[in-house]
Amino acid sequence: MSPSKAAQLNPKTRDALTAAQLYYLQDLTMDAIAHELHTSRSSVSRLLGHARETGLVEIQVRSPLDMPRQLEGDIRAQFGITAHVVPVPDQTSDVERLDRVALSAARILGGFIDSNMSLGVAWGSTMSALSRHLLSKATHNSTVVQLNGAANPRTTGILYASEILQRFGSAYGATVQQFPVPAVFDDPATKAALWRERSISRVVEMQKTLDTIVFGLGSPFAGVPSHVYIGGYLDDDDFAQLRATGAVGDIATVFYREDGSSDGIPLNDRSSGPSLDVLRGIARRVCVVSGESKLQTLRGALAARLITDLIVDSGTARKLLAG
Amino acid sequence: MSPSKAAQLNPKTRDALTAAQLYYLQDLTMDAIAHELHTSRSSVSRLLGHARETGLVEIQVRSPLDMPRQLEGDIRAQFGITAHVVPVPDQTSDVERLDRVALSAARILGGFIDSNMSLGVAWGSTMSALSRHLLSKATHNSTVVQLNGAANPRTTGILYASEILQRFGSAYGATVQQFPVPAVFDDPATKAALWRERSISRVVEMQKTLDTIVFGLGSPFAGVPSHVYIGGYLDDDDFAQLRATGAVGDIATVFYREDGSSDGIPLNDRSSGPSLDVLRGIARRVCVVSGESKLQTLRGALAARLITDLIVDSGTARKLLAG
DNA sequence: AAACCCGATGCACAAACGTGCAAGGAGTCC
DNA sequence: GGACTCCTTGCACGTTTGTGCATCGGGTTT
Repeated sequence: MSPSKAAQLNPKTRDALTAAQLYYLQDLTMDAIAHELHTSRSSVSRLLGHARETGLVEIQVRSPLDMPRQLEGDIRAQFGITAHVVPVPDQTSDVERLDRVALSAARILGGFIDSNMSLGVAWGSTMSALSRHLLSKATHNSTVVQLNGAANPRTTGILYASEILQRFGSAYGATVQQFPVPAVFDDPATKAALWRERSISRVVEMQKTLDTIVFGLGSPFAGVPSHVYIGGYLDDDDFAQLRATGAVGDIATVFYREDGSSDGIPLNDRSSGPSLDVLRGIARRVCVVSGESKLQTLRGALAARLITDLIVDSGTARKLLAG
Repeated sequence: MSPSKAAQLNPKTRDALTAAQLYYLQDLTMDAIAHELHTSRSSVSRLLGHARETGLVEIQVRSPLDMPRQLEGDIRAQFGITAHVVPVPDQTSDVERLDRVALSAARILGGFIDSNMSLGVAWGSTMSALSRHLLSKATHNSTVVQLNGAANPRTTGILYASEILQRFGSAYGATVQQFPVPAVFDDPATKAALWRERSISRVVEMQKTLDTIVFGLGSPFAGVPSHVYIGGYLDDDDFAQLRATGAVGDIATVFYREDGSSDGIPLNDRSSGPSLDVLRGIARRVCVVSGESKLQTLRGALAARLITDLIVDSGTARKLLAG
């Protein structure tokens, strides 16, 4: 009877789609939808949750064209980048602030991802939080690539970093490219040798042709130390050296100063992350920052032109502009 | 202190925007938002309603790319047009069905509208329902043009038609172009004379260069008669004549047969609506149909290639394909 | 076949939400 | 100044929604 083959799709997805139509586009109550779908209201509630999580429903909040958002416009004017300011009340705890920024970042990131795309991701507490909030979005032929190694003298770090990577991969239906090397090498010669290994150099080459990267900022000397600095990745000598050379932060374990320079920071020769020049060659560089302790670090990254899209909480955004 | 002039925007809109961000993007409860905005929860509820109505929040339901919606794909395959099928259970009353289709149509239409655009709108029960559900969307320099007159021997029809027009105008911030003429002239010569008046010919010319039009279908002989046919627009002779010439429906009081032809239907010479050739010259022609009583009428409009985008309830869509 | 696991379901309850209503301004007219 | 309208606010109530829990059924392991 039907002009084409019967629906061959997952019935759960089909129901979720119908429910979403009825709920979001026709304003029916879940009760009414339950009746139409011959199920219970609670199932409809779960169905809708499923629809939201899997990206069947997309909710956008857009400021009217005639009133660009204040802080975001100011940041564009001053730094020449696109900003997404996440409103968070000032007295919020650091933990909650990070979580709320990460939640928004995850949504925004979904808009940047598409088929045939390669995405580089760093790791750290910001990326970990972000990865937990990703909304799935079906893509074809896309790849998620780890930016820097996660092994340190204590652990291989593979579990931690790969958990983040995997979440990205499954959210976007992308293949995942791990990078099983130490975060920071003891001996730069070892790094050079390893970089000649085909299995490793393949990933290094992929990193150079990424379409988009996402990262948080590491701030070694800020009040709240980043994951990198309490995980045993660096020893006391390393810290002393960083301080002596004036480093204020890192992206994927590659360090820079507040003025944006990074020459003559010896640690970078031992780092597994892509050089800042490589990063600057990537078209879209999404930076997620939460909390004023990262302010100095953020200034450095901006001075180094390492960021094209910034996602930041409102308090930090204000301080950034005020300073 | 602030790097740019303080926010000069409507505080209500600003709050609505913030609330929408917090609610839809950060999943806070209204209570929490009320606390952050220093207002009551009920105000936040209203604020969010305002945000949805004014298009600050946009909710899309998109089927995953790998499973295009069944009926819509079938309709495209068979008729070469874009369809939006609105799921409605079969036993729904005609009134509710119309309302639900109109609600969805209003949302979909919002996606078609943009600045610098001219939109032609018909009138009738479908358009009336549609107009009541429009979501506002700010545009510049756009115009809404009435497609056909609404006066009849009993009333000037201005109130009825202009109410619809006004709703479109205020939803999109567009200027409204009325068309104060009878729906159907008694004497074609009067129409010809009036068409030479500059005030009228201006509108007639505008109709020829529209970017988009929206209309329902009139079905004179269907079980449920359309607004046009019970409002005193046509007399018994007119009906007899329509039946004799094989007309099955009209768009903006211009009639056509089931095979799509419209030559030799005398009533069309007296009608105030744009000729079907004019309609076919318009890039996007959005048709809203609800209920199986319009099936035959819909077939005619499709045969006449009068539709580029069809918004239709699921039952009618199925019947359309089955027939 | 029994034991087990896992996801889906509906129930019941608490939490979250929409809205009629009356009260409280702000502005306007007399 | 008083009386009026019009808009906004918070409250209170009934409705709608999220979710822990117990249950159930299909599939897999032992």
